[in-house]
Amino acid sequence: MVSMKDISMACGVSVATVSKALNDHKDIGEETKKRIKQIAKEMGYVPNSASKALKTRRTYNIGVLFADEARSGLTHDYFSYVLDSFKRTVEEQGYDMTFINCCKTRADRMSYLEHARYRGFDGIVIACVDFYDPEVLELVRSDIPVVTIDHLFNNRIAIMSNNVKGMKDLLTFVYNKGHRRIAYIHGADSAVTQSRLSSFYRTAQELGLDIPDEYIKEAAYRDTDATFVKTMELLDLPNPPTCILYPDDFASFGGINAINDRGLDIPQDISVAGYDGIRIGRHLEPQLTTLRQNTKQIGAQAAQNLIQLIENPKTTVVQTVVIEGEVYEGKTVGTIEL
Amino acid sequence: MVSMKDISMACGVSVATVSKALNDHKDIGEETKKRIKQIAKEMGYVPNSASKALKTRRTYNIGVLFADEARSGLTHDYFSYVLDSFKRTVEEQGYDMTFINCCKTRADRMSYLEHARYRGFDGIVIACVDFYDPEVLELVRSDIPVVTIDHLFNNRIAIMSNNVKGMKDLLTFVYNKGHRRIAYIHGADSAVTQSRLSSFYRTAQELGLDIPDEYIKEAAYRDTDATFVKTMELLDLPNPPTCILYPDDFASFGGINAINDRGLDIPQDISVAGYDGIRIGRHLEPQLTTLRQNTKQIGAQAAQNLIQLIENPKTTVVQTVVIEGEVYEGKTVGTIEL
DNA sequence: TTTGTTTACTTAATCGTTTTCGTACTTTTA
DNA sequence: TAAAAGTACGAAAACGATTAAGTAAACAAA
Repeated sequence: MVSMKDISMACGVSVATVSKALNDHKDIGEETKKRIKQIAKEMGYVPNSASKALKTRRTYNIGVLFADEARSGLTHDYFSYVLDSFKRTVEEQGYDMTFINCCKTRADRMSYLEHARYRGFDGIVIACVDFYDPEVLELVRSDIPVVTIDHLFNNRIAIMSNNVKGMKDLLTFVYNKGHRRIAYIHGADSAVTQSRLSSFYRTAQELGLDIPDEYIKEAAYRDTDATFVKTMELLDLPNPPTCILYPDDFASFGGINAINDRGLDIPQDISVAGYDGIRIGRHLEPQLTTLRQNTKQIGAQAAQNLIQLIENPKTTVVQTVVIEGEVYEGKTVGTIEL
Repeated sequence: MVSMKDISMACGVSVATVSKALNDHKDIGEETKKRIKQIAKEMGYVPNSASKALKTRRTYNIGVLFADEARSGLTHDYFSYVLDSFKRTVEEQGYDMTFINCCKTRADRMSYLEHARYRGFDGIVIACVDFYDPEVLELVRSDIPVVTIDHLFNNRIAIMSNNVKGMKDLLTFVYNKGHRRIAYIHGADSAVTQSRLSSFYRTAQELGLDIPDEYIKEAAYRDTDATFVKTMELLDLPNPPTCILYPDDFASFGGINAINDRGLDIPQDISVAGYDGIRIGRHLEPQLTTLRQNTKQIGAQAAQNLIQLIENPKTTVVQTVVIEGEVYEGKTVGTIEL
């Protein structure tokens, strides 16, 4: 590999001059700069990030921690969109993205924080993980700039989708379609679930809805088997709901299957709505009614805020950025004449 | 950050001794080693990858080039599974994964190869890209260890799913169900498409099937609108097919919608099959019949072969590894009484 | 006893950059 | 015309590790 030393020899100047010329320092003559850049290009010079990082303590590399309990990681149909958007944004700003090794089986493995220090990440984004993992906590409490997605830590920047407003909008939408007997199969216990569930109850109250306890069920996120079972239970109720809300789009398909198995028609006989707005939902029939998350903005915002924090640690205000989703009307929620 | 120098001072030995002790060289006394490791741990020492890379010319970092024309990148429902499996495997072996910046809009951007040199990747995996991009070619032809997925370059390791056998198995499966009028909407022109298409024709011939030209259509991968239109055309034929094969699972849903819109029932009136075996296909009703790719093995194999090549460049044999998929029977291909 | 062999370290160079400080020369200012 | 300022570059140290070569002490062999 051609290094600055090679260029310096070819140009008959010192290495220091080459470095300064390539970095456009003002104390190098215009002529010299031009010549050095020219020769560097001709020789196919590429800087060495390791060496640069060693001196400057900046890697222009961002660590990504992305691995939920279910180990879905990259295949998660909601978070993969967020990550994709994050990637585009950091790359536009000249940063790279490296995954924090989350393989926990190696004997000589490093903790998340150790790994981050080892690689010298300028900043870290955390999403889709077990936020109660001690290693995650250690990472968040370190002095490395961190942004979390969909989880709020004390005194750290977080990008959150607005689950309160999302659920409110979704429930209100369903209500406005004339539904009054509305069931909600919520996800497993988590901050996200709690936001949505309490928003569900509050909105129901505001709308004057009566939600019997048997209308509220739990099923793990993305678990179609669980939603299938719970949906059956709801359908078996003496006074079944006219609409069922699901933890997420993917899980809703389990419920839809249960409904179809009973010979019921969506949305004629019963309505359903998901949450997230994953791509496939718009390409099936009937199109899934859902609360569509703005994954593009969530990812981009996380990237922007993280880079801001990295580059201006003093002046960046630690805040929670809330991203609004919107109801995607679809065709799975029908109108009920009152 | 605590460095080897700090440890050497705390232990009263030289930096060299610390380095050798931590790396378990044989010329350091057992007692000393133990003491140094102990102190290093107590002081919270973490090695510095940049410095290490500078000396050893090994980064233990693998570059990932992953960005197709459609810019689906991480959200691709087939490749994201492959990538996930790749990630697990390299992480188990102590390697990290960094994306090669594929943002082409920055003025001062590097080419893929320059970026790879800049970061000093030990090896590179390429998938899901435009393989005719000159920058991709430049990268493949460089001296950096490379493994490609689903594309074969001259004298480079490739992991390929067996499209010939896959299509043969799928078509044979459909044939054995009694179908004789089988249409195939294939993907846009690519090596993958050509393998499948020629395998389709050859298998049809072997089975003694007559495939009229109007049964063969083209639609871009993952394009549900295109498959919707092409399916309508097929249904409008005077002698329509009894079964339609699609470019991929995702695209097949466009066709399924067209069929449903015509009031036809799957698989009573007409059968369909996809390709890939994406997760959602197994969670919808009727379950999609498809050729299920072994994404886990493709990713793992790519990782294994790449690491093999990195660590034993001389003795590693350059080969094409072919991974078999299997027919997932599903419920969208019905039986036809002959 | 002398020589040779181990053992257990240390010295010092090096990887490719950046950056502070210095220096020689030129230009401006009083 | 002498001092001050500015310009363009170089020398050298440093970042945090690795490693070849050297050395001193302990031990074994002749």
